[in-house]
Formats: sequence, C-alpha cells, structure tokens
Amino acid sequence: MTKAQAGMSAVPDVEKQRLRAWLKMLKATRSVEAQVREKLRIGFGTTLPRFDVMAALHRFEGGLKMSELSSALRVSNGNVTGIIERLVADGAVLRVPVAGDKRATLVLLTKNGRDQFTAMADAHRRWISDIFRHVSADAGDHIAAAMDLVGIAPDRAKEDHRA
Amino acid sequence: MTKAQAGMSAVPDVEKQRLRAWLKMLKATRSVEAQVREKLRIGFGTTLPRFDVMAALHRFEGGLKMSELSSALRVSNGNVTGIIERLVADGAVLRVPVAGDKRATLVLLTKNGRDQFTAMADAHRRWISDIFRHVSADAGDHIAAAMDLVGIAPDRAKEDHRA
DNA sequence: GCTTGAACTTTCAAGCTTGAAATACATTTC
DNA sequence: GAAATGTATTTCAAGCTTGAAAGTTCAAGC
Repeated sequence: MTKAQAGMSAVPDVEKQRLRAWLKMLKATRSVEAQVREKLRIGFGTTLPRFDVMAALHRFEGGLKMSELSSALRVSNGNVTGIIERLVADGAVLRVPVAGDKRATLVLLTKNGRDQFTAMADAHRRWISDIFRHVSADAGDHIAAAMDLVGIAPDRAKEDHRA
Repeated sequence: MTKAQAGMSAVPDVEKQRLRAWLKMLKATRSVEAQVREKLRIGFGTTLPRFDVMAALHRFEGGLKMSELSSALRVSNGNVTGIIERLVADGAVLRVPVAGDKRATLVLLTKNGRDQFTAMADAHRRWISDIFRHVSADAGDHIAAAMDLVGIAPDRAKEDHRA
C-alpha cells in the first residue's frame, strides 16, 4: 500500500532536516542568550535589550534616530521608546533634536555610556568566546556562512544604503 | 612598536570569529522567530510562546508537570503559569492533579488542543522549509552539528534521564 | 510524631515586546 | 497655499519574561 493510498502526507527529508536545523539553532541561541543575560545582570546590573541598544549606538558614533534604532535592532518603535527612556534615566544615553526635522530625535551615547559599554563589550566578547570554546575559527566561519543562507527579511536601516 | 608596548589589548582572531558567528546566529534566529510569530498570529491567532508550550505537550503525550514544562522550555516557572492559564481558557489545555502529590499539576493537551496543534505544526514545518529554502539537507546537517558545539547549560528535564 | 529541608507551584513587581492607534511634523500634489 | 499623503515618534493594552518571595506539600532524620 502506498502512502497516498493510506492517506498519509509525505514529508520530504529535506523539510525534516531544515526543521531539525532550525530547532537546534533556536535551542542554542536561547541558551547563549540566557547565559549572556545572566552575566550582564550579575556583572553589570543591566539587561540584554539595554546592551543591544548601546551596542547599536556605539557602532554608529554619530547617533541614530529612534526609527533607525528600531530598524537596526528589528524591534518595534514603541519598544525602543521605553528602553531609551530608561537609558536616559541611567545617564547612558542622550536625546538631541535633529536639525531641520522637528519630528525626529537623535539618540547617542554619553561619555559615561560609552565607557560603560566598552567595559561590557570586552566582557561580552570573552563570555561568547568561552561559550563557543568548542567552535574553532574555521567552524565559526562555517556557522557565519550558513546563517547567511537562512531567509532574512530585508532591512531598510542606515547601513543598507547601497550605491 | 609592538601591541604590548602600545598598551593595546590583543584580541585573538578566534575570539573575533566566534563573536561574528554568534552575532550572525542571533540575527538569523531573531529574523526567523519574527517571521514565524507573524505567521502564527495571522494564520492561527496565536503566539510563539503558546505554540512552544503546545509543541512540548504534544511531544510528551502523557502530559508534563509545570516544572517539567518550564525546564523543557528553559523558561521560568512563573512564566509557564501564565501561558497555561491562557491556554486553559482557550480550551487547548487541561490541568489534572497528580495522584499522590498534591503539590504538582499535570498539564496536557485537550483533543481540541491536539487538533489545533497538528494543523499549526504542519504549517510551521512548511514555513521553516520555505525560510530555509537555500539550506540543503547537507547544509542542514552541518548547522545542526555545529549547534551542538555551542555550550548549552545542562538540562534536568524529563527527556534527560539516561541509563 | 516533629522538625527540617527540599520540591512544586503561584504570586508579584519590574521590565520587555508587540501591533495598533494617536499625535505631530514634513512633503507632495493640485 | 491647502489638502492629502507620508514619515517619525509616542502611547496604550495585552501579553511575555524574569528573578525573588511566599505558600503548600512531601520526604527524611531524629
């Protein structure tokens, strides 16, 4: 009796492999995130979202508009509003008006925020290297390359202006 | 002038590669999650956390205790409490007392929940296969294997009872 | 049996996240 | 230059998430 006769749906092997790869990716990523989150909390009294925002602001020294920030981090606008509020209260971030556009706000790290971030980024790199200690430089390259194969929705953020 | 003489910290190449691999993993995973989240919302009016819980309950047909659930999903106890509350309200999940232990609750899918999940899981597999369409079966294997290299904190959940 | 400690779960406050609606400003079109 | 359309941001309700504290029940050790 064939599968079709039995009314069974055929699930191609490649679909199963892809699902398996995805589930492993998801599990590994969540595990790493959890470890980083805890270390940020214990070591620096901060959170992963705050760290992510500061990392983006550190990368774009000239500052980012709120919308650029949410687009770069791929989170909703309202989300960034709240995180920035708290970072401003902490003295890590500054909001300045954008000349010539009264709608927009430019956000950038304060000296204090930059110093904080530098220390965190340093520790962060070591944490990751430790968590990935079984990943050789070559394997790291392979992972990075493989990740480029998974469909990533287009991004209209600052870094994506191609000539 | 050497790096040490210049007071510069040496960052080994392998650390950079690992960090790069991690950042790509994180970006890809978040992107896939966002796509799946949206499809679950549009197509089934549900959320990723609910789907995750139902998937775990589907895998363990005999049901899971609250603590087993939070351990399997690697989320906090209080978190699971809230999600199960809503799934019970939706009629997808049932709570039954555990014979001989008045502290614990066993949670399992209702017939309705099982049917809902079956439909969602089917669609989910196709979504993932589409998002991973550039990932061959071989590449999928490589990803799965590579993910095993990243440090995953030990899990004391149900599936981890080895002889 | 009592006590002590462990296990199972819920509650809580704080923060994160989303999607949608509202607000304010800017640009285009007629 | 007024109206319509689009852009930048905030606000909001609902839900997710955490870590810590508290409430129950169980299991040993005495």
